[in-house]
Amino acid sequence: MKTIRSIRGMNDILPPETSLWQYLEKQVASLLAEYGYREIRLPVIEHTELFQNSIGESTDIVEKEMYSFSDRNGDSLTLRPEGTASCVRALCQHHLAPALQKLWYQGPMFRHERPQHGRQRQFHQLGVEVFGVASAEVDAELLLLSARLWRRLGLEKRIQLQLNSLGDGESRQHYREALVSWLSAREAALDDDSRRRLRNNPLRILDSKNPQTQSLLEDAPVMADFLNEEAAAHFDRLREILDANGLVYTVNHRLVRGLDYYNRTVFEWVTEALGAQGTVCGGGRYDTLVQQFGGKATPAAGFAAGLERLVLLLQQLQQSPLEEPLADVYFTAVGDAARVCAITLAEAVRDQLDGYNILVNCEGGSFKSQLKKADKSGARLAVIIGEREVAARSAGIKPLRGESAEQFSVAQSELAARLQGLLA
RNA sequence: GUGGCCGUAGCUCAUCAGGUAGAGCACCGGAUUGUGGCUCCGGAGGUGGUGGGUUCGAGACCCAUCGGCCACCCCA
Repeated sequence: MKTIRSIRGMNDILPPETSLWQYLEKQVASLLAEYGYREIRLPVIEHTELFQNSIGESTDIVEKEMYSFSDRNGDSLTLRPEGTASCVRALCQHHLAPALQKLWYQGPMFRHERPQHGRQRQFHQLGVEVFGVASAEVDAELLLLSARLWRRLGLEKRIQLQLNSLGDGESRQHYREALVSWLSAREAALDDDSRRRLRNNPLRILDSKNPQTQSLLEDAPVMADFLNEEAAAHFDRLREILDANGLVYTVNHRLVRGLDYYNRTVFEWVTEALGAQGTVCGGGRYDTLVQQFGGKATPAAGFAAGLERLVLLLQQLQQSPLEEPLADVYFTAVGDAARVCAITLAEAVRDQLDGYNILVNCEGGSFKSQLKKADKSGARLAVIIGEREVAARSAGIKPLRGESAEQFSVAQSELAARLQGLLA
C-alpha cells in the first residue's frame, strides 16, 4: 500500500518543535495584552470575493495563489491567504466600526506558492490590527510593540525595519502616473516582469530584484515628492515618535506592498538570515478598506508576521527555551500488582502536587530498562515499586540528579509529601 | 509558475569502472538474575523516494513522477 503523505507545502509541526511554537505564542499573547489588544478568532474559509475585493484583482495572490473551490451549493469559497480581509469583514458584519478596536489573531493561511525554506503553502501568521484611529501614534505603537516582541524573543539584532509612505489615494495616483510615464519612456530597458506590471501594478516594479531594473530606478520619480500635505505630515509625525523612542529604521522609497489596500505608512521588518524569504513582518495603514466593505469610514492600520520565519530565527539562536525535561517524577514498577500500585500512587501524587509532571512507566520491562527511561525523561526522582514495596506498603525514592543522594524507602501514605519536599 | 542542485536505515551521512549496501547517533538486549547516567559486547532496522528504461547485471546511467533545497517569482 502506498503511504499517504501530507499535501506538498503543508507540514506537520512535531515535538519538540511544538514547544518552541508554544513559547512564541505565549510571548505574543502576553505582549499584546500589555498593549491593550484583544484576540479575535476568524474562520479559515471565506467567500472568494472578499479577497478579490480587498487584496486586489491584479495581485499575484489573487491571480494565481489562492486555494479556491466551489462548495456544494455552487458558491466560490477560498482558504484565506491572509487575515486582514476577514478581520475587516467581521468588523463590518458585527457593526464594530468606527469605534476603536485593537485586535489580534493568529492561525493558518494558505497560498499556492512553490515551497521553500521559510515559505510553505499552509503557513501561520500573527495579525495585529487597529481600527478607528487615523493618527501616526497608532502606526508608531504598532512598530514599537513589534520591536518589543523581537527584543523579548532575542531577535532584535537580526531584524531591521524599513519604512515608507505611499501617500493618500490622490497623491498616489499622481505618482503612479508620473512613474508610468517615466518608465514607459524607458520600457526597452525593463525586464519582462516589470514590463508586464507597467499596466497591471506599476508600483510593484519598484521592488524588483532585477539589478538592471534597480539601477534604472535610481533616477526614477520618488513617492516622497508626491505626498500631499497631510500624508507628509503624518509620515513626519511617525518618524518623530520613532526617533523619540530610539527605534532605528531606514526609509526605503522603493518599499511598496503586494496588497492593494495600503495607503500612507507601509513597513517591513526584514532579516538577512532567511535567504530570499527575508520579510518576517509587514504591514501598514489601510484607511479606506472598511468603507470599501460597506462599513462606516474607519481608518485602520496593522501588520502580519510570519510565525514559521520567526521560529526559524529562534532556532538559529541555538538557545533552547524548549529544553524543559519531560518529567519531574518517574514511576517504575515491576510485577502486575506493582504496576497497579504505581498507577494508583501516581494518581494520588497528582492529586496533591500541582504543576509537576508525573510519568508512570507503562511499557514494562526490567527495573534496569525502566530506570533508563526514567533517566531519559529528565526526571529528578524515580519512584520504585516492586514486590517488596507492595508487600510493605512502601515506595522507593531514588534521586537521579543529585551527586551523592542514596535511594531510600518511605511509606506509601507519605509518598506525595516526601516528593513535594524533595522537589521544592 | 520558471531554472538549477539533491533524495541510501528513525536521524546525520559514507561506500562503489555499474556486480544485488555500511558507520555514528537513536532504539532493543546483555555484562551473575530488583536499579539509570559512563564503558564494553550483541541485536533489530533499508524492495537505496516511487514507476519505467538501458544492461548479462543499477542505489549508482537515462526518462518520468513525487518530495526537499537554492535562485527567480511572491510575500509572512
